[in-house]
Amino acid sequence: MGRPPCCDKANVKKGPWTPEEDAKLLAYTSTHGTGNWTNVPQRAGLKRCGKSCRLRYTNYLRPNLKHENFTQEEEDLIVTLHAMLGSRWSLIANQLPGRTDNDVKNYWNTKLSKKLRQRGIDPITHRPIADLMHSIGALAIRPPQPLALSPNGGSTAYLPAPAALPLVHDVAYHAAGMLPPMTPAQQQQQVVIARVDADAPASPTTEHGQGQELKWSDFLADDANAAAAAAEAQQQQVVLGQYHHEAAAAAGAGSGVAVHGAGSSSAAAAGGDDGGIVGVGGGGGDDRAAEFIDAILDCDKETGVDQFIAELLADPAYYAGSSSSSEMGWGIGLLNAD
DNA sequence: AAGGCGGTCAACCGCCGGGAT
DNA sequence: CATCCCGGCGGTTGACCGCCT
Repeated sequence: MGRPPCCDKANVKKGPWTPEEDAKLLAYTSTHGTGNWTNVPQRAGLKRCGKSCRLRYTNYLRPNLKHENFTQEEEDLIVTLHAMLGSRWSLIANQLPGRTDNDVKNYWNTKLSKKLRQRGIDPITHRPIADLMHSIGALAIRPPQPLALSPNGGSTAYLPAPAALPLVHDVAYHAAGMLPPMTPAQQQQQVVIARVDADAPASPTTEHGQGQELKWSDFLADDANAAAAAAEAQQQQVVLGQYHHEAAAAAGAGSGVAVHGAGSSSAAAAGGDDGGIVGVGGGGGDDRAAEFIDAILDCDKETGVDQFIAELLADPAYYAGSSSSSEMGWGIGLLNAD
């Protein structure tokens, strides 16, 4: 059983706040501060849950909140931070003075993710959707097998191939000095992945020849929807392929390398991106998923990415100065293209 | 004019981590 | 050490609004 409710729901008002309620809450917080939200409703004369009061205050009544539209710089920062942190909205919002996590989350869900998708960028992985399809193709010719170059020397023996494929930003980040230099093991891993990638079909639209004509959907024999999903994926490849090549050309050499990539072991990247693929391609159970996540966390520590992110977040000025589109990858450049 | 529809955003819900006891 | 409680978080919901047919 979960914990009991924080308040007596029968006697608690829900729904939109009235100006009178806002005034009461504001009057109370301005004189008493915001400690112990559980007692706030009673002391402020409100028939609201303490959590509701806290939410109303932090998201709407708190001083110094911005209520105007997001600026281009804010958009850039959100995209960049989302690429690195995923949906950790509070962390992202901390880097945007006057914005709340709810603001950022809503803005992402309603505007930015859509904008990215329209540009052919997967808003979860921040990689070109066509490139994701390409990676799935690579999965088909390299089924799960013991990995010779396991980043932590063994515990991830069955790490499936896509887990090692890079986030689109990674190489650009290395090049820009925003990520620590790759270790020899990581570089060697890149060579292996690059070779596998080279073995994969050269173009998303290429008709596969004889021999290795395996598709990722072949791994979904039990899934009645697999054929339809594969067909849809292929269609997306065709539609997005053109964009993919144009975007790669426009983004310059650095991002181009990232796209076709030679991998790094950015944990955040592999985590958000390929966790789902593990389940699809390998049909792995919870154990495999847990192993995969452990490997990501290990990688995080080994590469220093976790430390890097911590330092980055501690120094907003540094980050703001680094957000030029060419360095920060697909999302930003494309958003700025508007 | 009216109903349908999609977008936006405030608010709610349930879970989790950490401090207090 | 175990339990309780609170604040915080991310995901989701639903009311509202404007546009379209």
